[in-house]
Amino acid sequence: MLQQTPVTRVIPHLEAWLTRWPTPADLAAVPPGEAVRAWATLGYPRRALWLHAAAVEITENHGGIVPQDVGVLLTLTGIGDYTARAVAAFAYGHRHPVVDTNTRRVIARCVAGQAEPAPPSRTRDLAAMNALLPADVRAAAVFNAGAMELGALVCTSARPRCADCPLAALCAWRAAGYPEYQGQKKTVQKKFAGSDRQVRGLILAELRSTRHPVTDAEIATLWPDPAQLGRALSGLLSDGLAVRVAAGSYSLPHE
DNA sequence: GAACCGTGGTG
DNA sequence: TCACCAAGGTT
Repeated sequence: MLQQTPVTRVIPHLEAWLTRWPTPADLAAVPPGEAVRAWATLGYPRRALWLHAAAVEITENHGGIVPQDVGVLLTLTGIGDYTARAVAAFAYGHRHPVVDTNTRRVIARCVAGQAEPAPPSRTRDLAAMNALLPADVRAAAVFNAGAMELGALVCTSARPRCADCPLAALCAWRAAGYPEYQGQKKTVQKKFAGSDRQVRGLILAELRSTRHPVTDAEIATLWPDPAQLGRALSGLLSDGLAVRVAAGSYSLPHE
């Protein structure tokens, strides 16, 4: 849920989710469409599908227990390098560098003296964090969490609160006089309004809103451009977020 | 490596 | 008003 999504927006959904499905087996026992429905408007609904798939994998292949090993976690659907390490470090207390967008920014500023991190690079980012990580297992877990928390609450992307920062005295960016970012530009995020993403979201919201099949005629009312509707619908079908239940009618995945 | 994938808060 | 961005992952 936290992938590319602010913590404050996740928390209520997480609590409701864990009340309904306390264990991987509980989630694995319901159709994937139920996960997509409960995901509501958290965004990136493929994550709901992937989380359900991971719950099935954990239930069938790992005795219903979330794996501890980073290499095993990486085999689960929707678990990438960040999430695998975060689970191993935060849930199980293992010593691994955990690097998210907040940590990257803290290292860029405090250590490298730059206003923004370079675009993410698994090798570089892990090496940089590894060089900072305490040797002690529990201290390493605290350090991972502390770096993320500092980036999320103090060393923020816009308007960092340097006056409140416990690392201000040793911050290389501050010492250098807050130079502007010189490095590679990050790829600009496309506009959402009018995009295929928005149309996908409209169709999926319609599918979530009812337990009856949604027809082509109903879908046609959601957006004026038929070509965009077609692209969005076929994308949802190929992603498994929607299934065709009869000619010209669709629902959330139910198997 | 780059495009793609949602939604909402913020300044 | 709108660009920016948020505990990334997959193809």
